[in-house]
Amino acid sequence: MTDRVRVLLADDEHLIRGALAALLALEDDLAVVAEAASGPEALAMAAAHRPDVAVLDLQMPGLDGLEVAAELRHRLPECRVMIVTGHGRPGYLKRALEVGVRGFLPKTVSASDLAGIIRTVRAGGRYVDPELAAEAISAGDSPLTPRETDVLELAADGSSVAEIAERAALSPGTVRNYLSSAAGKLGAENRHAAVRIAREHGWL
Amino acid sequence: MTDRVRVLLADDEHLIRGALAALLALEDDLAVVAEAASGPEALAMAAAHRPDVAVLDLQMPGLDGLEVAAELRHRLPECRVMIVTGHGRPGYLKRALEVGVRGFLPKTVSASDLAGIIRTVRAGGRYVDPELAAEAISAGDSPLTPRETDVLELAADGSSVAEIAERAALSPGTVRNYLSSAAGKLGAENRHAAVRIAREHGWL
DNA sequence: ACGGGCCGATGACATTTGTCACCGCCGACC
DNA sequence: GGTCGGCGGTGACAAATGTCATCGGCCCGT
Repeated sequence: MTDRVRVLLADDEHLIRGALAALLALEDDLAVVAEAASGPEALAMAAAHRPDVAVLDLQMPGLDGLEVAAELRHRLPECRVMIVTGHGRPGYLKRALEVGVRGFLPKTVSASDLAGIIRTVRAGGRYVDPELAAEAISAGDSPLTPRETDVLELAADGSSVAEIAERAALSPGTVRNYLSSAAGKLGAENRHAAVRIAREHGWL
Repeated sequence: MTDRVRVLLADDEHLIRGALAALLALEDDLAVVAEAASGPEALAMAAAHRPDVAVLDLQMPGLDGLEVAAELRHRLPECRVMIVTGHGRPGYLKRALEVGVRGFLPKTVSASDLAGIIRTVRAGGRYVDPELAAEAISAGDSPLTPRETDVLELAADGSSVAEIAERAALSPGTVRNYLSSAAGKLGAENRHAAVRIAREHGWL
């Protein structure tokens, strides 16, 4: 038998991370060699312990799971990356695949499933939760241009057009044009509904 | 020694719930006698197994943790209730205490802490995470009147004043008055920023 | 009995936002 | 070389929103 699969576990919730580590430790072909509670810490631990598989939570302080995945791809190309997420918004899946993530699953899977998927990924396979995949396909790509997305993002906290314009270094009129266009593409009545819709699709 | 503490575990994320159950099973004075993945299921399991302590996740499908806690208080008064939450917005803590919750903690606690807190609560004690408590105190009570809160809630998805008025069975002018007043009290530039602020404080 | 607060409403007004047409500049693609 | 799409901008107009004063009704506390 080969060496055990070396796993890095990153999740900001100690309770979850600890519990997960304990569960995975029960599998005798898996070894949790590092744990991290934040994005930057995950990168540091990965560099130090060179795991075979990194299991990353999507929402973490500092860098989120996707950003960590993107970094790992460059710094540690031989390390396979999996993302685990609580509420799976479709857009994230697409972005995850773009940065080379091999596994994408919701936290509703069972522990034994998780262990199995870790083995699959370790062996070079991929796994995407069927339900999340279906959502992603039905949601499709964002119809927004990069700039529209930027501006919508700046509008997300309820700022006025003037504030958005200043933060984006644009003219207020241009900002309104982008917002109007974005709302139109998303079928929203106004920019705030547009923000909500874009969020739901993971386009924000 | 008395019987072991009978624990009900409710969390919609199988992975977490299973992992937690496994961890708690390692404590020889605790016994996880029931698990649930939704609010209604938690109530049913509680009725069937009459646990000593119910550990509820705050966000669950169907009924959320607070609603379950409120129901349990009536149906199973001798059952102590604890709430575990990922992102702890202050207002929830206050509402939790109002419905008789004995423990309120973030998922960043360690498993051994959780076990200890379960024992504390079982013995009639209380536990509130210090950080969440501090936030709750500094956040204080909502300055909004009940009606203002209603209307702000209806505004939360980006609806227009006309839609809100219809859904609330109010005149559009009245809706604008409430929104303006709410935004003023919250120090917001407009209702959308007001929604964000109220959300952050757990007042929504 | 009175004041105060919340509720619901109206009217008026200023400001913000949404929408549209149209402009020039670029870079990509055919 | 021409076309198309994204980017950034202007101007104008209509619609939605925010703000304020003011009203009446109601209930609660003193």
